[in-house]
Amino acid sequence: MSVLARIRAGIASAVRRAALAAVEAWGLDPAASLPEFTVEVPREKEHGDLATNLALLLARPARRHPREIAATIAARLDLRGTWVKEVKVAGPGFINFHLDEGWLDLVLPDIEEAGDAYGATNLGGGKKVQVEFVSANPTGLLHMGNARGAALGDSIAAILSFTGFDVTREFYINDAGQQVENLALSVEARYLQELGYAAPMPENGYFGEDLIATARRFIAAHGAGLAAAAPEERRRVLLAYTLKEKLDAIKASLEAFGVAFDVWFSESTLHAEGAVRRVIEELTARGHTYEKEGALWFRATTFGADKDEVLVRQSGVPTYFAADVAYHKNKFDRGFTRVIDIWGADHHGHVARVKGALAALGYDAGALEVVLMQLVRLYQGGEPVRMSKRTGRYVTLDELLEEVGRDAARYFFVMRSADSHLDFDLDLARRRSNENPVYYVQYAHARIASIFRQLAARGGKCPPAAEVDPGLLREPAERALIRRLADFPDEVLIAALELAPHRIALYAHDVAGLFHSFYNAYRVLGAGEGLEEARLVLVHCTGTVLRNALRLIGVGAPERM
RNA sequence: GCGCCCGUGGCUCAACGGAUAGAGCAACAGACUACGGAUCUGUAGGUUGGGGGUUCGAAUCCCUCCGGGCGCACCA
Repeated sequence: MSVLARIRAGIASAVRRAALAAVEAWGLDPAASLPEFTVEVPREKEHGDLATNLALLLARPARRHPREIAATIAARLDLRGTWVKEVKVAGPGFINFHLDEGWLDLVLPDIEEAGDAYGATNLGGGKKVQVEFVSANPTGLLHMGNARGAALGDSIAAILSFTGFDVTREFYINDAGQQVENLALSVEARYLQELGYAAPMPENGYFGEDLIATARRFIAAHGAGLAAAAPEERRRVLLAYTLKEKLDAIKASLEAFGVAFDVWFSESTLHAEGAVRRVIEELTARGHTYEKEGALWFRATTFGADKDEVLVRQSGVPTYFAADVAYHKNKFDRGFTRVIDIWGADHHGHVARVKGALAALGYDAGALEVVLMQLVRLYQGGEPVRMSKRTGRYVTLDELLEEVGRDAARYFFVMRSADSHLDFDLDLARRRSNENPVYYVQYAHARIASIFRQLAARGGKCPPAAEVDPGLLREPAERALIRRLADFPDEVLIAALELAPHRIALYAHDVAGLFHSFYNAYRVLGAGEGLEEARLVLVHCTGTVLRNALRLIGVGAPERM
């Protein structure tokens, strides 16, 4: 537990004891009338270091004025060993706690001891959680929506892992269904065309140049023998080759983006193993399907969805939805007790129906959490960049990485909450200036590294925290920085609870700002006997926290820029 | 028409139902002959889209209206 968390827990239990005694004295049932209360950092510094709202919450059940309740509780508090030096009842009935600033002395040793693990907690208790994200169709390259999903999903996975969950990152490969058949027909046509046959492209085919190149590569590697093969066999071989190429390209892009998956799950295996058929049968056996106009429907409306959904088409072919239900059932059957999907907001209509199907199958639909992310708008030169799949012209992840680099891209995708539309300003992301928040954070880290380079050049090294006097760090800028460093474990917890990586990005920016202020106001090297050492420890710990934060959002912490 | 998300200073966005709504950018005025000026200090800028409600307390929850985005396929 972090220093701040320990202090808060100590205060909370003191408050609880005092409140129970007070409630009992008023003749109320303590077990029933003590509400959930918070002990948290107030926004205003004048309101102390921590504050509790318990008296406000107790006003109604106790039928007393909140300030009177607060005063009663405050008078009964036993705060020995909690660092509290002053308690005040304030405002409508908050109880504010002012801490002896000596508590700050505990923070840096805590950070130093934990190192790379500073900020880590065991919220998850080893619970198996799966995060499925990107899952782009293997029919093309990754676009901006996929990229945001990749950045978001990877960060969520990292944060959950850091907070004690056993995380599996998974990519669902949509290698079945109509679009894949279209892909097969398209590449077959390109293949035959390359060999001089008059082969027409399918109506809804993939007309991009990439398939022509794929066909050429296939011919170069495997020759023209398939022209004489049975069409089904020809398409099967060409499709396998094409899918592998596409997937390899996707993997390469993601790797360049710093995203790695543990599991690549193929949709086609669900069909091949009969899992899709079985799940349809089970839904039917449980009485949740009906036939209409030759198709088999799942009665999703029973489970709160706004409409029912087709499982098996009139043609007898199961839908993507049917496969998706089988896939999600498979996730739980593999032992995940918590499943998180990162989807584009354009799929929101799907959420209630998949959850409904899981409920229909007897699973806890609440164990599936869907993070919907709003769409990305690219801006360049102040104008939105048009993205169109129809014309095949859209900005790919590879192009983005080439334009702005991995760190800026990862930071930009993650710095806004998922449910906010993301305006991605290409010019800004590329700019190496104060307008760009990525460099602001990274610059702080590079400055820290620079201090230690100079220290090393003169033969010095950073002393352990235990050997310096932390009480020397009492300038306002120093206190503010230490105070914020102490917040990191809390910030990570909030980010984990809310599946909100943007909290980490904003936190890192905040820490960088406090560091820059400190750096400009005070010398580190040459600060004087004792003080230099203490500040070195502070700077070192700041570097640790920045690195840990940046690691959670997949952004590098450079030694030099 | 129905559903989901959003609406907060000029711009882009924060804010577990908490006290006086915060940052960054842009604007304006300034800064160390020393550790990296991709930095710092300060000033100005707001009836949180409008209205109603719940609450001791609402940017946050509910209703309604307005505006924007995205869905509403036997596509995925």
